[in-house]
Amino acid sequence: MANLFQSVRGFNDVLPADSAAWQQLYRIAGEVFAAYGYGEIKLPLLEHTGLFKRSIGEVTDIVEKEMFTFTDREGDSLTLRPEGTASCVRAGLEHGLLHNQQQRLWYAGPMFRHERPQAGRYRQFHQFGVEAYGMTGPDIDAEVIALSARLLKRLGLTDVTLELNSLGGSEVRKRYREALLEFLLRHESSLDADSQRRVRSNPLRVLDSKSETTQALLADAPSIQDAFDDAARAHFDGLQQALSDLGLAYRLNNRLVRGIDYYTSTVFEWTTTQLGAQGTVLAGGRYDGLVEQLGGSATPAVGWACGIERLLLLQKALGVEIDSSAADVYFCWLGEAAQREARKLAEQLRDMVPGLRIVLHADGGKLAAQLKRANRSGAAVALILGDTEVEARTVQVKSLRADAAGASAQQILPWPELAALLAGLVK
RNA sequence: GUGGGCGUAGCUCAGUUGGUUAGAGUCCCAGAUUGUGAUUCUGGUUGUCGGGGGUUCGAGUCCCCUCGCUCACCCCA
Repeated sequence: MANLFQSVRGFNDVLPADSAAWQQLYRIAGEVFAAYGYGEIKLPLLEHTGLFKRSIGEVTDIVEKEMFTFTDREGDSLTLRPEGTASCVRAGLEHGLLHNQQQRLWYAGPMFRHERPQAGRYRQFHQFGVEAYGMTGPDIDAEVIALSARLLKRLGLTDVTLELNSLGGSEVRKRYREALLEFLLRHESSLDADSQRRVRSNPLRVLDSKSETTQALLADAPSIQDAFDDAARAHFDGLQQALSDLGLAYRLNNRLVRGIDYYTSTVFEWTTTQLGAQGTVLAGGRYDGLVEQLGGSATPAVGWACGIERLLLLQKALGVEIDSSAADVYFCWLGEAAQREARKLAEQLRDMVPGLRIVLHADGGKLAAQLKRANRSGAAVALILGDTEVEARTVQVKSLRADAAGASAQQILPWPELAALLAGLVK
């Protein structure tokens, strides 16, 4: 109990029992990204603090109170990345990937936010993200959303809803913000305490307040659609048309705003009710101003990120089957001579049958104890090699699963025939 | 950062108005079976009762402080 050391709060270990689910998730995600022609970009975990302040927004909660920031030995302020988009844009600019070009990129890895941990929220958590640059039309918005839908579907995640909104573009957003602010200031005293605090710092955030009285008040608030110009309307209509063409159901939610400043037009979220308070599983939108804001030429961009732990939690809640990572074969041996042969045979089998998973028993012990371990290992088959078998150059092949009705539970096989038989166990 | 719940064996938990050496199940180990698992039977190991202090003849139990976990708020993936 009273261990000398514990992991840092909110920083979790993933144990072997869970890592199979992680590996399967990464494999499937990689396949889906490849299916749309997206290339992986590997980004550092640490960036200059200013990058995040400038991109996410000085007055957002992420920047104000959630970043892991420290001063290094040279006096520079560095921050463990709280999200991936800022790094992606920085890298794209640094390596000339964005100027007058189109890019389809994805990334994966840990992100860090100094929040109080709770279900589905950790201080080190992991995200997949997708970013597309240099394309202005709603077709690319539809593409990244279709990609996300395919990913969720491939992962067996059914109980999710796509919510959609548009902030209309940076001009529209700015104009709407002023109209909304004016409305909110008129009713400031009727707002809940959290919303009152947000009115001046980030008025759009008041829209998705959880307070019922605030929501009731907002019924009379100006609607963002009313602030749309022709271009904004055409873009949003085009996106909805594309989603309908693909048969992707969505729910319009004009209260949907994202907490990060750089979103300008399309915003969307996949949500679930299965995960307690953390209902957002994947979210993103269009951020046409960010590249320029970080020093590049004006470049349209759209992307999303998903929380890997939340996907895994949802898989678990929905009872999604995970591939077994158990061994196929457990190799038992009795005596020193047999151990030496078993060691060589196991290596030969690994050469001859790629993908075969063999556990070679270690540390001796009686056969009953070895078979007990074999059974617990999850292996389908136990191999048994003793002096008798070494002499005859054979091995006992014992089935550990009763499901194959009629199949002989145990047989004796000459060494040369072993590989062919065990090849049948590889999935 | 704010609030609620919870910390007893590797795991899941019981532990009476404070009372002697802190328990069960499971897991693990050994034997029954000196070369056959998963079933059965027998035996065995496992504890700074989260940590520190206090009250008391006596504290797992009461009080104070503290740490951790967890859920929710805030916020977000």
